[in-house]
Amino acid sequence: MSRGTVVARFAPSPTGHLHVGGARTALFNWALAQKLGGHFLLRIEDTDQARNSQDAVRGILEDLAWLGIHWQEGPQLGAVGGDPRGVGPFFQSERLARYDAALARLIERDLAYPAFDTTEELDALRKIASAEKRAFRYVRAASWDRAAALARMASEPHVVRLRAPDETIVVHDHVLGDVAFGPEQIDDFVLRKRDGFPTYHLAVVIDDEAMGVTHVLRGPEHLNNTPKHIALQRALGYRTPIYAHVPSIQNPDGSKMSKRDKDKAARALAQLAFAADPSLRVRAESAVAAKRLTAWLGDAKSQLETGELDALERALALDLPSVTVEDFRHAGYLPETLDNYLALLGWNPGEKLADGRDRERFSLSDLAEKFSLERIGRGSAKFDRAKLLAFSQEQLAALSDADWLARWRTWCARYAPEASAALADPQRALVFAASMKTRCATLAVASAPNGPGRFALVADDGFAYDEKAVAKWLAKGEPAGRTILENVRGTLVETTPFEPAAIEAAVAKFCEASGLGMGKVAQPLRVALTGTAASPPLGETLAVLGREAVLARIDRCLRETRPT
RNA sequence: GUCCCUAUCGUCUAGUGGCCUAGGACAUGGCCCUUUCAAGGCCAGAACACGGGUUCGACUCCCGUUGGGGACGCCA
Repeated sequence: MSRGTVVARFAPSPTGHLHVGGARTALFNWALAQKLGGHFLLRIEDTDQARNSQDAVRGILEDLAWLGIHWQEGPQLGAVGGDPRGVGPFFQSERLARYDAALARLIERDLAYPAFDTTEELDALRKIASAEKRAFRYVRAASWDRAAALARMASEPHVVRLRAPDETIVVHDHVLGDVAFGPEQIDDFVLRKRDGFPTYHLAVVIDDEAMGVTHVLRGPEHLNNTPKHIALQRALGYRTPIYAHVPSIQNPDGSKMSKRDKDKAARALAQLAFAADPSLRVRAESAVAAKRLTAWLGDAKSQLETGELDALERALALDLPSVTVEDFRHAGYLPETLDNYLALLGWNPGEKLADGRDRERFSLSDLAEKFSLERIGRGSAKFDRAKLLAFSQEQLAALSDADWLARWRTWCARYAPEASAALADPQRALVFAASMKTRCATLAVASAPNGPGRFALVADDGFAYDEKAVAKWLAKGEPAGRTILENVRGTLVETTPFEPAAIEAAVAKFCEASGLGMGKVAQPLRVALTGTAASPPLGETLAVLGREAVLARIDRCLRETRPT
């Protein structure tokens, strides 16, 4: 690597799908690297053996790739990733020897040392500290015997701790400015766990150095860790990268937005469901083992595994809040829409459009061009679903019909293959796209049970007639809607081509000839074709269905809604 | 409890001492358009947390209060 090359990184721990806060951090790091002409590196922090999961790794990689956040260095996923500078591997669990080597150097110089306290002993100390209303701080006893401790290392379980420096450490944060931490705020923290794995602090410092990371952009929960990392860097003789801590993303109620929210909501909804209908419990147990389920319901602090939660969500048809990238993908957002919205949470380009509005819409490449640390805000931001939805609505509507259709089919392939299959005819599908574009805030809406496109995706006898609509538009009036339907049917038999404009014109002509207002004809048709009085413009509604289905549905309607 | 960060409309934000009787967007309400549902257009209401300083002059700088968030793990 040439000197001065910028390397920014995203370093998630594999504990489930990427959540939106992590996605934003990744996005910012990616944008910073692109802006500075550097590399964006992805590293997997899998040093917690208890929570490690291969599925989660794959999920995170796919989430990032879907968002268009491609890493030049990191685990391989298709064409993304690789190790051009030879700084890998990118899984910390495969780098243990490096951590141990660094630790050996530290111990040799008495900058780090083994400690043999049990969890119980430490808990007791913490309890005392808390009773005395002071912060707990681990420091090595003055009477500590180095030779004895080193001798015990070989045979006894132990952790390795850093000897914290007795000095104030100033973090030069590029978002927050200088933040000073006194010596009382850094204790002899653990570097290597009892199981031989490094702690986050050790692994992150060593890897950032080894991988030449120059910029560290991360969540605010790490600000307090930064002086520890700087202390470690000094002990090891490393440089200190540029730090910037971005504000958190919160729920509308002000709490921190996290994966836990989904778990909490699921527990509340499941309890409600079981109370209302105890038999649902059996369904739930098909998704989550009975024992696990009971334990989870009884302990508000426990969490289900990602797979279990997904299974439970499906089994009980729970409506859980979207917090992960996968949730939003499932909900039918475009990746560029999520990117755009996320980028605006805590950052903005500070540009005005010609008409005086703030510039709020930009692509990934715009972001790469405009991103800067200076324009990251300092206050936390609440995640506003309504605004995201508005972005989605607008960006979907701006697509060409063909693009919309392609995006929709792609979405369907993953989440609703039957919907796409129901509209195989390319011409009719294009009409569908044209009329759904302005009616669906996300791609998932089009095929949703009560969605505006549902009528075009079900069989001719696959929908019910809304009673009120039938009463208002078919039974009443002079002439009655039924009669009008019978009459307009003839016009439709002959209309060619069976396309929106021609249909629209033919129906208009029919109205004129019959001396009827457009509404008098259009509404009965809508009820007959869709079961309800609301649908896209008449020409589009009929063209999407095709002549055959239109005639079949009119006949079915006449038959089934006959007055008794 | 201790430490750290933070504070402009309901929400995201513009604002870097005079351009601010504070601008934009989303949401909300109203009107227009209209064969339904949308989309679109126009209009309206809506904020500098509070108290002290500094200054000729504070949304902007300083201090404090209050509110919010985070950390205090052999999690990351």
